[in-house]
Amino acid sequence: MPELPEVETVRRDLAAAVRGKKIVAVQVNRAQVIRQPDVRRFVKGLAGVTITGVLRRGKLLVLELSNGKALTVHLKMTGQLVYPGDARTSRVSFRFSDGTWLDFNDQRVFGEVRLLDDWHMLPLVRSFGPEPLEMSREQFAGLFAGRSTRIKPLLLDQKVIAGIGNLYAAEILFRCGIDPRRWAGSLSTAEIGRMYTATRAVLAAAIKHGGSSVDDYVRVSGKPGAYVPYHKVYARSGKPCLKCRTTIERISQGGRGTYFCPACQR
DNA sequence: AATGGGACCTGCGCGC
DNA sequence: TGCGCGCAGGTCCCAT
Repeated sequence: MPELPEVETVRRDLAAAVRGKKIVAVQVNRAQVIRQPDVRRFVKGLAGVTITGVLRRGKLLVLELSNGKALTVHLKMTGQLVYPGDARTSRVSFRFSDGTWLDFNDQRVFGEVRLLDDWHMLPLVRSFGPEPLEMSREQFAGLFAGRSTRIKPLLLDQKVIAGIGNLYAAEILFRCGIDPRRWAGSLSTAEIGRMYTATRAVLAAAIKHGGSSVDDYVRVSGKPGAYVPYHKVYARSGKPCLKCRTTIERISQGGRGTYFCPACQR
């Protein structure tokens, strides 16, 4: 499932693959992923524009265009951007002036693609909290002070901090030894400091390895990311903790699975 | 303010 | 073999 490290990997891959290319046609195989009322306007609006840059905000990809607009892509659960593609099994494909295709694939059709005049005005973007990798320790600590909710669901809340999903929330809390059931407001300054360090370390390491290929995530080349072997707790319930051999547990928080080591995480 | 549920989707693994 | 079921989860939306 694409979270910050996966989306950042795709951003970098995409910048290298398609920046400077001119879109000459769009093939819409499943109109549902175009999250705006007029699909024809989406298609016409992209003809003849060049991709000038690729940005990421939270889990959202932003392709900057030569006409000042932006093509935004949210991969949600099963979205992929693949280049070069073939437009055969994609949901939407973009054809460039050199004849190549960029495919947006999405098995579960949760993904969202938009053509926007100003991507900053997208409600999702307006609601985002700060970027975890562009934040001071003090700013990070301020996110949790006085919050009467458990720490793991809070890390997942994009309004609080943008980009962390279920997998990395689990890995971050294992790394800093904090129980996911802890009340956010009960964390000491030292614990928040450890969580800050762990957040940056886990996300940076995952980016370095091209993300985690669980479910459908692949890089733009179609190759998997290489971070799964580094997972310590995610999807490891019933298996021994890699640090202390205690059995990893799975509980449900906010309707989502939480994996943790009951001995290492306090 | 916080929480819980359903909706959106579809493939997979499970029990029978 | 085949069926129904629960599960996976990012985000939105509604109810409490």
